Amino acid sequence: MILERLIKLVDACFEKGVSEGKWSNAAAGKYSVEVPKREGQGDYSTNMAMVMAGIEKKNPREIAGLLLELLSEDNAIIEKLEIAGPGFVNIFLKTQVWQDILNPVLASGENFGKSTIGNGKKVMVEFVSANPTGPLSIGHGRQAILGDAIARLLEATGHSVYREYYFNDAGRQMRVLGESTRARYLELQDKPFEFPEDGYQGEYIQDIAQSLLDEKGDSLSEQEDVLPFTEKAVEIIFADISSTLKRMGITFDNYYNEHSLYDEGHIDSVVQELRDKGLVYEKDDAVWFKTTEFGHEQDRVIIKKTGEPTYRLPDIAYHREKFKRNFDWMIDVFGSDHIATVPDVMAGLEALGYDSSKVTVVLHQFVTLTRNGKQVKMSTRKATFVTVDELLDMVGTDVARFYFMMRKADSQLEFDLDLATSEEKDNPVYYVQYGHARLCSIMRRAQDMGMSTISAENVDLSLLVEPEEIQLLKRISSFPGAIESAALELAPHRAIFFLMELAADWHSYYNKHKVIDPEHIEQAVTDARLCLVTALRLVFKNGLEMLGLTAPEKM
RNA sequence: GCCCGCGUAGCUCAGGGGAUAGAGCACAGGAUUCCUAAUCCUGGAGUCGUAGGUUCGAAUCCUACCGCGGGCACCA
Repeated sequence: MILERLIKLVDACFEKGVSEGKWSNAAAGKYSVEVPKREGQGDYSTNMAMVMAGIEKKNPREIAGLLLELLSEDNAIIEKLEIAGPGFVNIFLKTQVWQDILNPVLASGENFGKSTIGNGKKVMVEFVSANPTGPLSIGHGRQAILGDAIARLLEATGHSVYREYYFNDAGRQMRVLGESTRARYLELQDKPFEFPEDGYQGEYIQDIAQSLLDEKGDSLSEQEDVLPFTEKAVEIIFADISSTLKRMGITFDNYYNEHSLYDEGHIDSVVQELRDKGLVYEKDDAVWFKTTEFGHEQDRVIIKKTGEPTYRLPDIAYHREKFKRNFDWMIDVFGSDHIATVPDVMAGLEALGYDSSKVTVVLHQFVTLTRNGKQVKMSTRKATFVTVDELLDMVGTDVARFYFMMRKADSQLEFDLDLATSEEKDNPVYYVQYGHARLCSIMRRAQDMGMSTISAENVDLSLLVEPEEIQLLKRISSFPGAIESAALELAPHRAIFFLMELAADWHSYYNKHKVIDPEHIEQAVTDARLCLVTALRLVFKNGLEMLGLTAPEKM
């Protein structure tokens, strides 16, 4: 909130310099205002002089001098200015600037940290999209939580978010699923059975077979068609997936069935449209899409010689439907194994005349699971994976969510089960949550003693002068910006890091200074600190809840 | 072979043109008559994979190479 204000001020000085002929406007938008890494280098600093020096071929420190003059005309918030290093202009703000943030923060209440920069933009976040062939695995878990966190952050920044789960319950995969179920069904009755070569070996298939047996008895033993088996399996597996998602606090606005693309003729119309544009041809009894027209190395088959489309075609048709449904921004959260399909879909959309830059694909790397110091290899088919449910049983929802959000999507994520289960005390999740609980504890105490913790009226905030207090005020003021960048960069880990840094500042302050101590601390100071505590609590609570984490009042 | 991601402290990872490169874990030592010790404080630890290049300035951008992971189907 303060940073935004300062950027405006620096921009104004830049404009003024331009109009006064001090420099050209060639550096517009190229300089930045940032928080310096090191203490003693100001509250903020700008590299404008250095950026401009390169363009104007002038001495950076000389330009910095001119900028300093312009900036010093504002004595409302600026305490001190200095030129440092190769040409930074360091800006020191008056302490009061920081103290004054508390009133607006407390007034915003549960809305503090939220913003409207999204401007109601319609965003679809597609994630999980696992076909109903088995329970969600750890990899799906990462995707589910990453997608959900992105959706939550976008909501918090004023976007209109729609969550969609895309799935396919037809085709070869499903046939194998049905056959696997039938085999187990027959096996349970000690009848001869044939387990498919690449069948699903998980125990959950037995459970499905058992419930089928419970419901229908042996009436399906002579069944030729696998459909009843497939349908039952899909029903049970989907119920299982839904309950897992619910446990993680994830809901969807819509489940989109790939099959509807066929029923509603979208598949055919995409092919027809591409054909009309001359981007499709027949070869070897298959239909090919000229992806080479879009800079790809080779063309791709979109309809096999069997007459069935490859996965590319429905993917393209599905994305076209997203465009038709008028989303301004479409975010796909995929595992990195889908990387090859992305360029094909983008090419398809471009071919159909859509602006593919409205689609952002967030590819997350794999989750490697370690147990007893060794990496666990996972396969859905062989059922050697650890399910999300099992993980939740072991560590709980908050820990699972936190760990999956802690890493940027591009990084592989190591989930050390031993660490997550046995060393709970060192868990960063508890570190942050404990920060919140401590604040609540102080507020409870204050309330018991009849002090107000809600309003900053009649409180002298200028009594907040300890360096740790100023540090906390700065941290609080940077909260909305931190959420904003985490949201726009689709990087929930940034929000997590903010919370960990906030917690570190707070725990440190807590150990050094007391808030309530009638014998040693004046009431006026306590009142001011209670305002700080109340604001901090808002930041913890809003931050945690924005990310789908709980903010416990006691631990 | 081609494409994508990654390579930063013993381990797990932030930082992704800016000043003296950070955190957690682990390790060593210390702090509680008082708001929750699930906390805090102190300490050591680094050729930012390698070699060039661009720049006033490179862990950050470019190129090549090395290593790890993933993908290169008329499977999804």
